Amino acid sequence: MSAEDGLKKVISHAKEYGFVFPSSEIYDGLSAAYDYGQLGSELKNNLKQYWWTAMVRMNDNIVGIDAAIFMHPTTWKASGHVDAFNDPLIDNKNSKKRYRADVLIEEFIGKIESKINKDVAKGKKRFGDDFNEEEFRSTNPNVLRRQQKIDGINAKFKAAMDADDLAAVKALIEELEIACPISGSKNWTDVRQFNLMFKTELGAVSGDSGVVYLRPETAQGIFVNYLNVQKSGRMKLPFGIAQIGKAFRNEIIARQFIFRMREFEQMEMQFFVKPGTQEEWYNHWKEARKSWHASLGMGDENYRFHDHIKLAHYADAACDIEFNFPMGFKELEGIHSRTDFDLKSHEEHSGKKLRFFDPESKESFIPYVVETSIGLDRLFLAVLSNAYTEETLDSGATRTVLSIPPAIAPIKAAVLPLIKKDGLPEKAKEILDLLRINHNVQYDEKDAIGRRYRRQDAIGTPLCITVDHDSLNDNAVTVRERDGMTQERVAIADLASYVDSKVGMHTLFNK
RNA sequence: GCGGAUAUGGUGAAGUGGUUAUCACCUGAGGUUUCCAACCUCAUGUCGUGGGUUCGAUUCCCGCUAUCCGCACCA
Repeated sequence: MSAEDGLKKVISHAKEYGFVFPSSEIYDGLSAAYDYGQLGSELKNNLKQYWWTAMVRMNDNIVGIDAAIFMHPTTWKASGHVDAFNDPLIDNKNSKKRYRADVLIEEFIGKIESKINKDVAKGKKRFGDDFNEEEFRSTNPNVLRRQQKIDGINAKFKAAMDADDLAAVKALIEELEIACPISGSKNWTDVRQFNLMFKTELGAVSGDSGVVYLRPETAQGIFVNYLNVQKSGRMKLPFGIAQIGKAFRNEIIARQFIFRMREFEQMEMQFFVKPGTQEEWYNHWKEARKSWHASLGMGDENYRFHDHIKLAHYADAACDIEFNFPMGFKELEGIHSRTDFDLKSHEEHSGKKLRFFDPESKESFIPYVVETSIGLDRLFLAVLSNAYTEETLDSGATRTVLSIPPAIAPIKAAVLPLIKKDGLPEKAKEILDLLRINHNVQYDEKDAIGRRYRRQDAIGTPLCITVDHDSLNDNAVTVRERDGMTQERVAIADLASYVDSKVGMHTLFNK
């Protein structure tokens, strides 16, 4: 199966069986937005539960929170998001290069300024010690003409930016005949404002004072609650705060199914440590996260670990865990040593002390942070695309099966009466009630048994429990396993614990 | 965002400037049934959207929307 076909098939399959639908499809969809269907939401919930269990429940010193998506606007000044992503951008159609419009204009001004400086240098050379630079600048006609031009450009640019008039910015670039340094052409696209963050308004009445952003990362919800959690939970360093939640980024281009969406869900954990120990903890979490992924059994060869050479402004070490998606190896999870950048910045902006007092050394300091951040939607896509298999059986027949790790499969078991009479459906429904307390199970009596097996294969159900005529006498059923299609006779009395031993979440922790 | 391509039932495909648009799988109802997509009967459901050309457009042209591929973007 080629890579392209692979993703296409996964997308079709996901839609056909109720995992993922294009968002608001009856209105032609919305670009790069997708909805999780009846099976998709089950799978997604299971992934969340496995992550939360592994991070929060299995670690004494990690607790979870659920912070609001709306946050005080100053949060994003402190995090650097406001300044870093608020630029007017323009593309050159020939070279395909993207520039900041303000930078292009500034560079143009810079060229004029360098001409002025050349004139000044010439004057200096000519007049020697008698040269009065100030006088020269205020009287030389060439310099004055150039300075006037600069002032004119600046005034126009400022007026355009203040009025949010991006068309005027483009007009200015065209008027100045600014050319692309690479292609040399003046063939520009329109100027567009690039805002990473979605803006919305708090309060029913619109106005500047009520502008808030949809969070572009969940991490800041953790940082602003650092002190609350530390105090109320009596937490001692090192400790972690975990969170699962939606985040929003106005990506210029979002693509590749659910891999890059403008609305997505993150599972993040920020681990607060004593300064100087961050490297040790960074390595600890790198290993811990690797083995978490390995426990899902999706094949070690499908993972790659990529250390960042070039680091973001806040980090002193970073690595990606990449997965072999149908479109190639792509980032699935990031582990970053974020230093004290975030807490320090919040301390400055809020004026609140965000420190930890160490009773042993009797000193107080801003903790360092090691972050683990995984994209839930990407994890979902990893599981789904890895699970999708088309196989040809010995009989020559084909089947499509989702080999989802059993513990996170949307439906854990199907209960099937071999035929829908002779009291078999009644017996099957008794078994269904027995199992449904602990697991998501499904009943199906329509069509031949083989067809029902295939139907369950297609949605990744690990176990099929078949009730036959013997079951009425011997109180046992046939359990058929998804991947190997092997069968086993199990007493109904043992069934609940049997099923749990095969598909319970705990099975992932024994690996 | 640029360039290229595509858009026909739930899925995958065929087809046409002119009567009621075709097929497979899926789905639903009934029958049959004795462990891997069996069979029979019946049924539901499709030309993305808005314009234009035309006597007539699902088909040709343009815009929009969405998707795919490449490039670019992704602290």
